[in-house]
Amino acid sequence: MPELPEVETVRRGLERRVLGRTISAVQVLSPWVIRSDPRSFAREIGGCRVEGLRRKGKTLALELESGNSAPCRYLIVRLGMTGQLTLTPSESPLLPHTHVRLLLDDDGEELRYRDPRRFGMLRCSTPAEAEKIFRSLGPDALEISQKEFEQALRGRRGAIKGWLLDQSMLAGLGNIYADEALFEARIHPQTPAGKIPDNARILLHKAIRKVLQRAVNLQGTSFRDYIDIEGRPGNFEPRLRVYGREDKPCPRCSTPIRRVLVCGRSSHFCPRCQPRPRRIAPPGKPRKKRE
DNA sequence: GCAAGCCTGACC
DNA sequence: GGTCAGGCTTGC
Repeated sequence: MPELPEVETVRRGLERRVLGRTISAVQVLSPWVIRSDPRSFAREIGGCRVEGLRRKGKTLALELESGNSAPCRYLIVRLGMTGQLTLTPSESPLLPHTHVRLLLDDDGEELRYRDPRRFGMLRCSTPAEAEKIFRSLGPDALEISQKEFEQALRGRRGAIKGWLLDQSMLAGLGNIYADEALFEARIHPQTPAGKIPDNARILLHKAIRKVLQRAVNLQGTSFRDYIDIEGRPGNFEPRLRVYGREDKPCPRCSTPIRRVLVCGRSSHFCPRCQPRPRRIAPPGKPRKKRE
């Protein structure tokens, strides 16, 4: 499932292979995927050159320049759960669930958007709309500072697992890397986010960076469908320590990994390395001394 | 029937 | 505002 490392891998692939090229023709096979009228979508991005590639969290934006006086546009890409953006020879047969084709230049190659589960989307937006989308996201999980992280967690009463998945708080983590980071930091997924002790919070901030950076270096995880723009799967899956390993031994202590639902999401953790937090008395109410 | 990410809406 | 449940979709 595309989370920050997978989206970053796609971004790098596009930067290497698509930056500077021109979208010469647009074919929308499934109008719902672009959330707008296919004809105006094709008109707006057709003929544009790819001038830049931005990413924040799991959201990708292709910066497009038309070359004439028209204002620049952004093609916003959210891969959702099973979205794939691939660079494909135009004569390759269309795989099922291919929704959009963007021909590049006239050298017989195209970008194809494919998405069996249809949770993803492509959207053409103005720079202002793109800014709004980026602003609605919390800080990127690879860029947030220790201090920002602490401030963002302060006072949050919900479970840390849900907080890590909330893209308006922190952008980039999905279920896989949230579970991996919590394991790395030895924090139980149900721990109230605002009640994580200072030392554990610092560990968690470090764990997020460490897990994501390693996954980026290995081109992400291909748990089910994820592939990069050249169709290659990621290499991080063998490094997963808890995700998808229910009942298998914990890599640290051999206790069987458990899976529970937290905030409606399956959460994998080691009951021994990540003990359930004790109930802590609510702070700020010291018992009055009786005279 | 379940899982995923994300949007919407209900509830306090 | 924060928090959480429900719904979307489809391959396993």
